[in-house]
Amino acid sequence: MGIVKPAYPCMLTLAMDLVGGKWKMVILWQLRNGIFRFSELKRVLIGITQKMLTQQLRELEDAGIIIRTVYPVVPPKVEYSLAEEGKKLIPALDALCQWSTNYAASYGIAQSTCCSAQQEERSLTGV
Amino acid sequence: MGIVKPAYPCMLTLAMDLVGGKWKMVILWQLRNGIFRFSELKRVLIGITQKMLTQQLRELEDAGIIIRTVYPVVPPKVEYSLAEEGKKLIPALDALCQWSTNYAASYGIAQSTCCSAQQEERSLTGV
DNA sequence: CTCCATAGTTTCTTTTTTGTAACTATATAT
DNA sequence: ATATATAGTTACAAAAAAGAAACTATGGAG
Repeated sequence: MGIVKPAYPCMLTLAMDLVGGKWKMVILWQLRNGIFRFSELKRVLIGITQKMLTQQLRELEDAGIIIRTVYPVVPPKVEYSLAEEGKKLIPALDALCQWSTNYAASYGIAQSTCCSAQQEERSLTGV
Repeated sequence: MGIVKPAYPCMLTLAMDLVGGKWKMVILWQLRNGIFRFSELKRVLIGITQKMLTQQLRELEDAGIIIRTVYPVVPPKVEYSLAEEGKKLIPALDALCQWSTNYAASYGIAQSTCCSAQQEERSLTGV
């Protein structure tokens, strides 16, 4: 993943190359709530390692799906947000999320919170 | 993949467990066109190996996403089609597909055919 | 009696992805 | 002089996914 090939037989395979894997969609799903710093993402994406987070963020940035803004301060401050391509993807992720939520309900699979369209706001309201 | 866990922090990770990986979505995308035999799927999913195809089909069946119908004849005849959960997923895949098609257009990535909602029909029209 | 077609298995290998842990840089505060 | 916070890197190891190739079963055709 992260490496976009020159051609695809099915556009779904391109989608998987761009946002497949264990973390990318979850990152984007979080970013739909607004702007987040690296450390905030790390805190909220439970279980992700520093290496994975940087790696996935970098690939998403390279693909033009998210925007990375570096502030030249010390200690470092870097903010992440959805680029246009990323925003356009949210409805698809939403559909996927609703499908699996419904699936989980049918099959008695537990979920904790998240996914239900709003998290704890912030960033949106500008805290 | 293929192994559904008892709980998920984000439903998108459940979706990835259910239909992530290199082939599952592509298989489902094909099956949206109707009923296919094993050998037909193998022919149309260019590059997939026999092992991969059976494995992915079996996992999708176990998840209740597709239906596998075995005809007790020789040589064997097995047909695959979307189960209800699979049909419900198609709109999400469609959204994903449109997103990546649009993305590919913006970034000059080539596609061959597929994805554009109809393939060559058949099975639907009942050939 | 041998071959064919279909839908698989099985074993082994390679590749990809993910994870762990330690290390870096630097302005500011103490 | 030393510790602190943030956003990383790097080298290595483990695990998971994918692929290759050969093998299986069986009724009917020739």
